[in-house]
Amino acid sequence: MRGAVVSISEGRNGAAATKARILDAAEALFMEHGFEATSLRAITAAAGANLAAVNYHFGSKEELFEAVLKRRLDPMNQRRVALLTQLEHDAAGRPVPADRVVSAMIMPALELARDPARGGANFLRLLGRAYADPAPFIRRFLSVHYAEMIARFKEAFARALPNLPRRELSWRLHFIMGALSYTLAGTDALKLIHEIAPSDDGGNDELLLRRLAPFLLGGLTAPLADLDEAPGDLDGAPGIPPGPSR
Amino acid sequence: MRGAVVSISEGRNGAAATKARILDAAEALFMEHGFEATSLRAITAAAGANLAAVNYHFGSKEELFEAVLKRRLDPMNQRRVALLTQLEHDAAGRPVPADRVVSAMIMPALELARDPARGGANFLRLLGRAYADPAPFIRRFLSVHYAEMIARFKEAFARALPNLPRRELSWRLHFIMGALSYTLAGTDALKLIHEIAPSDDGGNDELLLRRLAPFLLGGLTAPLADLDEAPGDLDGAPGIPPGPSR
DNA sequence: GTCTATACCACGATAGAC
DNA sequence: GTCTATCGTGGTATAGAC
Repeated sequence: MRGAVVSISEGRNGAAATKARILDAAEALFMEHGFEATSLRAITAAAGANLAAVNYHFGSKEELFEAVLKRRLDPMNQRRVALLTQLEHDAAGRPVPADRVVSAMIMPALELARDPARGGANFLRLLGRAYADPAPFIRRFLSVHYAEMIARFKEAFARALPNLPRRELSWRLHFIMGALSYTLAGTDALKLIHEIAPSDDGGNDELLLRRLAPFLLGGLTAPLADLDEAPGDLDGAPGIPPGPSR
Repeated sequence: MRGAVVSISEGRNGAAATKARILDAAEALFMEHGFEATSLRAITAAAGANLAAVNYHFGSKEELFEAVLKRRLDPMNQRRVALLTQLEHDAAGRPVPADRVVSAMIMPALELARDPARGGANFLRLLGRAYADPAPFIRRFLSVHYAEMIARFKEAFARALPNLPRRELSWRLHFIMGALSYTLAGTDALKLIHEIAPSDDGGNDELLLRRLAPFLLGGLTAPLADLDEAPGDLDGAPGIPPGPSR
């Protein structure tokens, strides 16, 4: 955050330094314990700042959390959109294949996961958890900061998959973001359910995202469900018959 | 809990009634606000009980939360396993098709979503959120209460998809549970990102799960990723090829 | 402008009276 | 089995020092 030249608005001691230290300490502690379980007293102690400094610089614990998310999330989503724009430019007016679009969504997350200086995989876990958090302020924040990226990718997918009804596409994008978020948020304890040993690929987020890409693509391009089938008769009816509807 | 006959251990006033009222009130409030954001004072006030009653009957707020989850989750997972057992019996030794296995996972959730008396869709949302919660006690609880069901379904999927390497299957089951949990946990605010109007299918959890089924099946049966090593070598391959990660 | 000390109320938990 | 009182900790607000 601080370059070689100290901002004019900063005091002799580097006023913004306190704000930056709080941000870094908050990020580390939020990643480790989550939002609710992290106290402002722990954050300010780790940052070597006074308790009231959080309220002065950020306004509240909630706004501090938003600042922590915003610092990494906005650049990542901008990178996603930039990658997609590049793909569309290379395609010269023709639709970008769906697998390339999926890659453009995943790659920036992959890059972030590999960069410890920007929080690395731990930040993605924090982000994934936030995506399922019921707190209204978090939901509002994510709506705003994801909306543009999602809208952009929905257009790209719509062109790549012209036979997929628009509403179905909306749902499947919803499922994709869910699988992506939960995978990133996944904890070792949950992986234990699936008997994935940490000594295997558990700690390798790159392999994780590489495995996730074909899964998401397969789901996105799956045959449509027959929504007119009567539910509940599992014993007699075919489970999920393929074939187009609507 | 209470049948026509009052338990001997209950007092004249129905001692267990207080416990049951707390459980119901806690479920409703946890569903609405989540675990951390719900106070014991709010729960006991809604249940017409004293604050200390929670600690007496359940031991702690955490154990109360586990009791709320356990009451609905265990029967649902038992129903899943029972459905799968029935399918395997009908198949008479032959592998159950993957789409049927997916149905057996989803149907009990569907039934629960349609039953307001058991919490309905709101309980599934609570469950979905818990699946991504970083709190250690929640992770431990879910590991225990999901393990048997997951192991059982992993076996079924392994037989239905013999060409899918075991480790890949583990990962894809992980993705499936993520997409399922997140979808169930999805809030109206997050759906707004995807421009899914409540007047459409937003409020219809049945249609939601029926749309989810083909998505999960498509992901599960998707072609393998190119991980720069032969898929057959994945079992016991020592090296982790690309990227600096951990 | 930046930072500190301090007070305030709500929270989860628990000991002890009834 | 239930209740009151109380403890330590949480987020927040503010007056005032530098």
